[in-house]
Amino acid sequence: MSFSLPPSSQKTFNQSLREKGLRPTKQRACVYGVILDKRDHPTADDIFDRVKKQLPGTSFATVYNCLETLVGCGLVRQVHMDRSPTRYCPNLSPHAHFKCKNTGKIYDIQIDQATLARMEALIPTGFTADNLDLSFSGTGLLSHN
Amino acid sequence: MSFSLPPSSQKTFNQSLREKGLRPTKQRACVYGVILDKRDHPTADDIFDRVKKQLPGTSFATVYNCLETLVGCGLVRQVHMDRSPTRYCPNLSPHAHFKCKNTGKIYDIQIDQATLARMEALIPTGFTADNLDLSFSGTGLLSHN
DNA sequence: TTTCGGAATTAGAATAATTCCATTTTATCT
DNA sequence: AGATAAAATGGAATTATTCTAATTCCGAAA
Repeated sequence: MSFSLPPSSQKTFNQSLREKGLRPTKQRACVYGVILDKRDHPTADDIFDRVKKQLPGTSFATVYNCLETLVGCGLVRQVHMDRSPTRYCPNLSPHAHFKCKNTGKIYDIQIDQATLARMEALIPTGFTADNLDLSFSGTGLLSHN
Repeated sequence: MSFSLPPSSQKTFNQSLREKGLRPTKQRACVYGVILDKRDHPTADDIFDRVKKQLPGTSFATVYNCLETLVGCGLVRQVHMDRSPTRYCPNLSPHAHFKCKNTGKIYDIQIDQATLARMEALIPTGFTADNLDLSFSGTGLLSHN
């Protein structure tokens, strides 16, 4: 196998999977690796292309399986912008997404604790949210394109 | 034609379309009508079913065309929850959506001005957002199901 | 009115992302 | 090593949505 995860990620990766009784396979590591490597919110398609370079013979179904697994473990988050293909990002601090209509690029926007708290406070009593998604669409500066 | 829009909506409807140089056709009125009538965030499929009752012979393509037109006029908003079919709601005040994982039901949650302002303030300078989407998923109270 | 031209509608085919399925491969546990 | 369960594979199936080409409708000009 011609790829490897950085040691620190390797550890989180192994742990998160093992906690759920799942196996840290090379395909899963590779999929996780390419998502960590280039944080450009790739689609399943993009990920498939990148994975194939390191692990030729990997099937599309496997990429989808791995992504589902990684999402289930909380290692990776799905990003949904309107109806366009699902994108993936390594799960960091709470952040929103901004999609530039001109370039299609997606930017991460950090959410500060106070704003996050206010948003969560919108949820009526009796409802329990285990997920929050905030996204913007519009145009970035030319310099950002 | 066996349907009609309430007079006040009729007016907004005609105006919004005319402003964009579009025609207030009976199919468009009907699609808008069913969305106004039952504010349960219907899918294109649901809307198609309801429209057919009033205007049999309406095609699926027309429903999609009308929806696109209505969205373009700002009369109706699309709601995207993960990858499930697009849902539609008549465009009111700024609000978030909460999707109950058990029932699949979608609830509107009002967003107060202060929180809205904070969210908008997250957008970095140089970026212009013309759209904001906030959505939660989780579980509602049993009494809400 | 009648006619003309663009807009809207229609039915069905096409597309594209994702999921499913049956089979094979792989890893783990005795 | 052999048994057993999990994961990966390739291809078919599904599904929401978009496209296309043909027809119909409507409103303005003659």
